[in-house]
Amino acid sequence: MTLRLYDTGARAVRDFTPMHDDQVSIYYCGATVQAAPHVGHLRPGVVFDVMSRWLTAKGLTVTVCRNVTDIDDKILAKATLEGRPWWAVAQHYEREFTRAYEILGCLPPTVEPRATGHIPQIIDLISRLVDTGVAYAVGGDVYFSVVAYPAYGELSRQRLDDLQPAADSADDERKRDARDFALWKAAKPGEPAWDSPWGPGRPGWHVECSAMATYYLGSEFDIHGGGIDLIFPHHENEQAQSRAAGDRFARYWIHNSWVTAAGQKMGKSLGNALAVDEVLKRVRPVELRYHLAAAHYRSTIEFSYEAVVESAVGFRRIGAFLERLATEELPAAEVQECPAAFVAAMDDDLGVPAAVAVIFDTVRAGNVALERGDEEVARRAWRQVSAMCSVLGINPLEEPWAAQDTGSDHAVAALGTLIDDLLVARQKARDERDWQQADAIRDRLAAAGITIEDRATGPVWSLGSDVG
RNA sequence: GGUGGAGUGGCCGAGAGGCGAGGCAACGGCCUGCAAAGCCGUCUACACGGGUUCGAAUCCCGUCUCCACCUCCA
Repeated sequence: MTLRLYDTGARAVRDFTPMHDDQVSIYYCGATVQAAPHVGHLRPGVVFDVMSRWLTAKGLTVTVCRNVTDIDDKILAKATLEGRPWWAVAQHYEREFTRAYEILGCLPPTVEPRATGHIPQIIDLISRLVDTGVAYAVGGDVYFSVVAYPAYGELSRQRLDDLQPAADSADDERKRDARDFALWKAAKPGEPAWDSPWGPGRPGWHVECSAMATYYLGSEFDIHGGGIDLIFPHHENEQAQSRAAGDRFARYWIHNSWVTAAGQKMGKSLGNALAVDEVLKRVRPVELRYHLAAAHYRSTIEFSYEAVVESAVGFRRIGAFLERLATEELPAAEVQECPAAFVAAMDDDLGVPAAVAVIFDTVRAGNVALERGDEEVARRAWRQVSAMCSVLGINPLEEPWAAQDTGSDHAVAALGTLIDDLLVARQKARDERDWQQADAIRDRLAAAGITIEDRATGPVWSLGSDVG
């Protein structure tokens, strides 16, 4: 294993050594399903999808666990607002997230646990913490005592004394220390509740992840990921809880940066969130995926339509090359099929930008070979480009993109024959050197968004994407 | 106040002491009836001020600007 990854815990790039030679376990924080997904929510999905695809390409068996937080204050608030049960809200948005991940070509996680399905595991973890003395129950709530765990602040490098005093809520009085956080929240009238040794209530956010991660991946596992904004307090708290309870927990902490719009972090509260559905009216899913995946995972992506459209234009260069030679079966997404420079780039903290540069270099080499008529070299380049794209989940010849891109639509297929008829007519005009007539046909097709390319093998039409 | 990140050519965006990432746009050329696509070439940048070094975008010191976390946040 020559992979190196940036570990937030160490604040450095470290050699990645999985617990088991041929297996990797990854947990990363999924969505709190309380609103429709925006572009920023998709980033961790894409980042950790690329990571697991790369590990798989290297021959490891990857287990991915991505949770769904399906009970929390915001979901309850949304339920009141929408006048339907909290579980209807949670399910509704969970489906939207699932759909968005799928559209973006993210392979489904091995397991996708919901918080509400793991109350026993959560209660068990809290009980262990209470027994150990780092957690205490007060009037139906249970809190984690940050001063009782000396290593608190280790992950985020926050010293307790430097924390800004928390400025919230009524339960402050119950806490021994304002910085303590809730493990279990006593049910207020009308709220959903589960029975527990401390009375009816629901779990706090942080314990859910600790309980589910260790339940599925074990007391110690390889990678814990999530957005960089989760380092504090969420991941700090997870680590504190789990280690205080005796679990070794995550060996590597990997955090993706976020997506900004107009220079600021994309978020609903700022009003700059772009819903996935809206963006997909402007570019194809594979193009959005490419745009999100091509940046380094630790870099901020400044999202704008101009930028994503430009990415799309560049990506079509790759897609066009792949389609030009797409006659045989796709090579496997394996390290052996990829150029050494690509492998080196990916092994260096998932250096996708450098890896993409290798794709473009290979595309150029393939095009050159094609021009020279060197079929063998061109084919080799094609296989490499295909494999590299598959590793990044952006191979347009592959599912789910292939189905999205071809004319599976009957109307389109029928229109295709009309277009073919026009092309025959145009060819006839061209043979007769009636350029005026030939160009008139091409112009009419162009006006309908259909582009003609006269290749050596004959004319080819394509639906020009209406980006821009 | 504490913690972390960023400022790169017309634009996007990597890199992180010497060997010009890559893409987009533009311009010139090849090819083409003309286009498109493809190919070749041109455009030599790293916020500012000092310093270290044979050599700095990269290291050190200082300054400015921006973003994020410390409260729910991917």
